[in-house]
Amino acid sequence: MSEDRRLAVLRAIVEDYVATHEPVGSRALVDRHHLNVSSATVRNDMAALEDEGFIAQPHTSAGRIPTDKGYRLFVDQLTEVRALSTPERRAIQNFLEGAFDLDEVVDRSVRLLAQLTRQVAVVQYPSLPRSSVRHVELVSLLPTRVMVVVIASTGRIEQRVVDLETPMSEDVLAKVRQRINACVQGLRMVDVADAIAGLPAEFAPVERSAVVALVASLMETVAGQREERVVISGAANLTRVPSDFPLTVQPVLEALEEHVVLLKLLGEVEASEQPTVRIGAENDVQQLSTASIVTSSYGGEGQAVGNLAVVGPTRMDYAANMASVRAVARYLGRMMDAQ
Amino acid sequence: MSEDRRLAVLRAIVEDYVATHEPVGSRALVDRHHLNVSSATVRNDMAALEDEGFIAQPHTSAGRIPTDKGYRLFVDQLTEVRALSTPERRAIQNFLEGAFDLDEVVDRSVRLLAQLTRQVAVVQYPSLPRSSVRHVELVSLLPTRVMVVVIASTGRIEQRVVDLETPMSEDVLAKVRQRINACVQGLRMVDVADAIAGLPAEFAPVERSAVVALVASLMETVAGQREERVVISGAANLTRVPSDFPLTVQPVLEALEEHVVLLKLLGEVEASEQPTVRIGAENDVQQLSTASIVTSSYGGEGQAVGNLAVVGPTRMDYAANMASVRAVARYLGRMMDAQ
DNA sequence: AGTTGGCACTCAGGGACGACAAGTGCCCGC
DNA sequence: GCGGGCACTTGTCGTCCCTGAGTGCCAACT
Repeated sequence: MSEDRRLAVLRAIVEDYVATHEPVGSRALVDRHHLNVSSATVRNDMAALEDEGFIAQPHTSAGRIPTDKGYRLFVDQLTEVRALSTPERRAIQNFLEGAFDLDEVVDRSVRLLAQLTRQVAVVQYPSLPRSSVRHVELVSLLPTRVMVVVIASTGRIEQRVVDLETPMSEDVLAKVRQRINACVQGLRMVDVADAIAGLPAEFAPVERSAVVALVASLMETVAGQREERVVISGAANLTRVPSDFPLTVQPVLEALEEHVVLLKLLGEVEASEQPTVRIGAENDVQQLSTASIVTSSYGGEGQAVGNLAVVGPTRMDYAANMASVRAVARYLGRMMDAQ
Repeated sequence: MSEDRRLAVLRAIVEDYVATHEPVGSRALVDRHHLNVSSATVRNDMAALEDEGFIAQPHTSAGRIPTDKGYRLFVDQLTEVRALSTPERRAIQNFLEGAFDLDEVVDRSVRLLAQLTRQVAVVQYPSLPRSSVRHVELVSLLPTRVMVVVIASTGRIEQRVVDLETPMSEDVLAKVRQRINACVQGLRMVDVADAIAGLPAEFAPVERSAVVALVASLMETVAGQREERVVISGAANLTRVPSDFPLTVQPVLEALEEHVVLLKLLGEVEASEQPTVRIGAENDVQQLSTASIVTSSYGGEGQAVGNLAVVGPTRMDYAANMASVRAVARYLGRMMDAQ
């Protein structure tokens, strides 16, 4: 009994099941794939694969479907990610290039990914702590109220309103603005706090408390604990899956609406060129135990600034989805550089 | 045959059907509501209501369900929108008050609305053309590339990158910035274009083309044709509806993902204190012909700056949803003022 | 040893059928 | 105009049976 053929059988089962969404039997297998053996032989292989836990039968006398473990083996066998066709690549490029600002880039990316994969797509905004400062602006709203605006190198903008104990004149504000920018422009966000810690000391005591408030607010902003943002698209694709999955669509949708959960999912990926796949229960988010997730990070110049993902039923087309995820991640990284 | 009682019967049918999601029969009606008549009498009323098109039977010998026309009459009878309970109001206030910036206010509002109504909620960002300018910032990225940032009175921030034909020094940029702000601060967005049209003339001919580009970009930004943004929440609620609705959930989800469609829906409301209801086919978006929409506008000081809505099956609790929509719209308007 | 044809067995899915119950429409007396 | 009564309609539910796909296993073949 050849080990190679067993793997071929598993692969065939996964492919057929993904295509038809129906349990696949030994007969159908030999018909559709030209394994040069009889159905009886395939049945023996299948029995072995079932013993090892790679496939299962929904009921006796039905065909086999892959288990999570089976998908895992299948995915691990996919050594190289298939490249997208040139028309596909061109479509991606055209689609993303018309974008004006970051919001639009992210929005288009997530829609594109959902469309390419016909699954639910998730894209995280460039993480603030992982990017650098382009400009800091202080806008006076009232004498005692200032809006702190941070523009990141990725094009992302964060704002925050600070109430001051003592009013601050436009002149002083301009000076603070000038000093802050001199200190932090081009710095990575994580280094900002150190760079501006000494600033208040430069100012006269009467102004100091206000400057401290501004500096503190800026530090909070760049720390950006709660500033991670994600967008999702393609939820409608969840409803297109046939038959039984509808029952499981609700927990998935619920999980997707919890941005905390999403960020956790995305955050678990270590930065990597290659897309990562998590299958069914491999996900430690319980609500997603019937779903698989293909994630990748993106970023300019090898530096990851964010992650993106595709979420779908475990019976998804892993090869195609991995290719799409990788392609969109690359283009998105390129856009970050370009900005 | 009393007209009043017929209306009472219709109301009872709507209420029961919304509560149970099952066709309601004459017997059940007299049991659950104390109409002081017999089931036979109710049957006569029902026959009349059916003749007039307010209710229908899914099949002979089943109970009645309201038609779109029936819901319409029912909603029109709801003279006053029920007020929310004080604990509910307090919950809303607490929930919205912790928000730091506009993104967070909008995000929390839409989640809150979805949670209150257990439907899909949609909130439009404050419309740019309908708000006024707080501050314009010009950030030099390269000598020939400037980022134009507009901060609106609602807290909304729009940005846009402009490439200049001729490089511009920091000094000139500062002067342009100063002049622009002097002209437009506090102005309504729609009036901005006129106010800055004459600006380039103030500058030396060598600088003029660059100033023109900046001014043009600013005009485009405030015109904000494509800058309307919406967020949605509670898509998972669509999957919770029982039985047959799942079949119609896909088109609804798809429509909701098309922000163009959503904006059209939201845009059709004329600004009004009272929530507006559109039922089933009253919607001219075909995909939403099985859905009802409760919309309202919001804004500070009586000036509408945006809209929000709840989308759900026609068999929704109109009274409760109208109350929630109105409440959230009010709080949101208040937040706009406060910012 | 590995492969193959053959065969008995299992079981989900799909009609057919009948009992049931909810609900209606209608007539007639009040 | 209201209400009791009754015949009629029809969807739902459970039962039964049949069919077909698919399996596991065994004996024979290479």
